[in-house]
Amino acid sequence: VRNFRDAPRRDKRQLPITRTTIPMPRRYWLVKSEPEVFSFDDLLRSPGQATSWDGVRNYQARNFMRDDMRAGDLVLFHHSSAKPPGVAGVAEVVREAYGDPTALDPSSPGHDPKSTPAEPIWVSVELKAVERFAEPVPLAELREQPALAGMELLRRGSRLSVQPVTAAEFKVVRKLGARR
DNA sequence: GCCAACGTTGGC
DNA sequence: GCCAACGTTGGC
Repeated sequence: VRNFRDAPRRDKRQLPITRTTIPMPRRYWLVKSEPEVFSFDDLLRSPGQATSWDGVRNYQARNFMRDDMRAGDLVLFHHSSAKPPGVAGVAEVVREAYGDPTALDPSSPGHDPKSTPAEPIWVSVELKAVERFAEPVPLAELREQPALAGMELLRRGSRLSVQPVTAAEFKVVRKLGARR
């Protein structure tokens, strides 16, 4: 048991509180989009090659975007329900979570009356294109990579539309994409 | 088009 | 709080 009475007096002024910025390592993500709806080339054609990543209506995916995505994070852009499905390129988070405009817009099919500007239920981030793969890396090819055995995307029945990717997984996928 | 794997909804 | 029914996702 500590004896506080006999503990040496400390002058708090000798313990300055310094403001420090702890550099956080960049994180990696994967987002899904049906290219018929919005493809990587659509992203390249967008103003500033960036877009509001809206329409996410799953709480787990929302939480990743709202709580963990940071500006500078890199994102694998996956084409789902494509022929074949595969990763089409890399994007970067350029704006952190804000209220999903489509959830707040009464005229949008994504409108959610429970979401308000003050307390948005759903969030968007802004994504900017970084690298287009000459050809998407097919899902089947990803499945052949032992290094990707644990990847969320490859899990049976994986439906999460925003998911974390490890640095190692990201590196492997990017290398496969760069080779094309 | 099929269907597995979820997530959500709503009755009780 | 349980759980069956239903809707959606998304690979194949």
